[in-house]
Amino acid sequence: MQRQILHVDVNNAFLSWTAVDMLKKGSKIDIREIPAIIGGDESKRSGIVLAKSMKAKECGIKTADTIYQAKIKCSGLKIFPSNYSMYKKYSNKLYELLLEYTDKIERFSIDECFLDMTNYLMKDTLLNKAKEISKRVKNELGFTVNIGVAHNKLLAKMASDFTKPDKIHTLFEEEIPQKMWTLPVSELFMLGRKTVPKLVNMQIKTIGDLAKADKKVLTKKFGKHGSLMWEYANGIDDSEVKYLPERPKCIGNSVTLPQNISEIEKLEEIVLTISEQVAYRLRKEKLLAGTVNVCLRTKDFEDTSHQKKLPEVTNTTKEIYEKAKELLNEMYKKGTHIRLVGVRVDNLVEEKEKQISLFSNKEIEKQEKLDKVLDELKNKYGYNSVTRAGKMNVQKIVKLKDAK
DNA sequence: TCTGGGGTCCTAGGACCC
DNA sequence: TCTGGGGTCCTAGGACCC
Repeated sequence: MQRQILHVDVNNAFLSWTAVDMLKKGSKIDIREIPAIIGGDESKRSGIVLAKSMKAKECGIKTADTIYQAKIKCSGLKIFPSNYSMYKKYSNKLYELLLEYTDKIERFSIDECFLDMTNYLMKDTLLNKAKEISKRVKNELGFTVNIGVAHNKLLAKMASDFTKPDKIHTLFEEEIPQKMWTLPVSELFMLGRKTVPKLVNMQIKTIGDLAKADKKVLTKKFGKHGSLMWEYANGIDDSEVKYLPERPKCIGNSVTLPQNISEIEKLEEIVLTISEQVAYRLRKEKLLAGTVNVCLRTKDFEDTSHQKKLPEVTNTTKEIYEKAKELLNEMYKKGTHIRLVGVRVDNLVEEKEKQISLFSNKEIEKQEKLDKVLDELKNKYGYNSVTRAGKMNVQKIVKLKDAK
């Protein structure tokens, strides 16, 4: 039985949503029509391009360029800050509209959805549904999408990436040679900057070359990734549209510091700030962590990470911080200039899965109560309304984004 | 390089057990 | 024990995605 899959991808999502939001608030200009980008903050050393308008693209600006580079490529470029809670709002609006077509929707990212339309189609063709969705999103929500129409997720995703914006593309089996095999191998989903040069060295330049290559040779050279890329090149993908919400596999936060830091005491304070945010998100999701991971990036962009299992799963700020601090002290080499600090928790389980300990632990119970009180205050007055003692200095160094 | 921040999955090597 | 092979768990790092 053939499945009917749509992949809906918002065109220049962050920039389009910003444009729609500005117009709604009375702006006279539509930033989609001028050279404009959504970018980070250069003064915070997070100055990269997150999204660009067509006009900015014409200047040669690419996503992840530095803002510095972007300005050189295009004088008169307008730069707007990012705003994740606003993006979430528009992402939800899109999702709600799509729910009118099927409840089998996988939210692949903030601006992409897979729809499993199998069995939902009566006499209408899949393509007509795609046209209707595209039109309604434009008229009712004010931004455009690309829609890929195919019989599996991989082909639908490849199709939505063809020409942009505001386009619908099909990629059915018989269209693969003409529409996909002619593309450079770098266009294939899951082939990134490390793998592509290796393939080109093997004289595999187009997706068609890859499709016709020997699967065994690829598997030998690239392992699982090798057989996957061969299957993708041949349009093979049996994966399901995961429409039921899944528990996250990990939760983490990181910050690029405004200045490099080489004092362990300051790094510890930053690790506390981040641990608190990670633990807060864990509790909000009603999850417990089994492992804590700390990541450091030096001024020379060398990344190291260390991780350790916790003696027992937990979501208290104190236990996560203590483990993170332990890891930091193990891995930090005195005198190293640190640019980025990250804390992440893995091996997550549901709160209700926790084994009831035979012995009560007064200290942990105390911490749990403290966290609960602080969480309630954060929920009521905003994440940054409450600060742990000893962390005041960090507030000056890093202002963490509202975790809500 | 004036190079973000949030994730997922895979691999390889070492520890440990039988 | 100058010592094999297989399984599992843990950790560090890498590749990829948006």
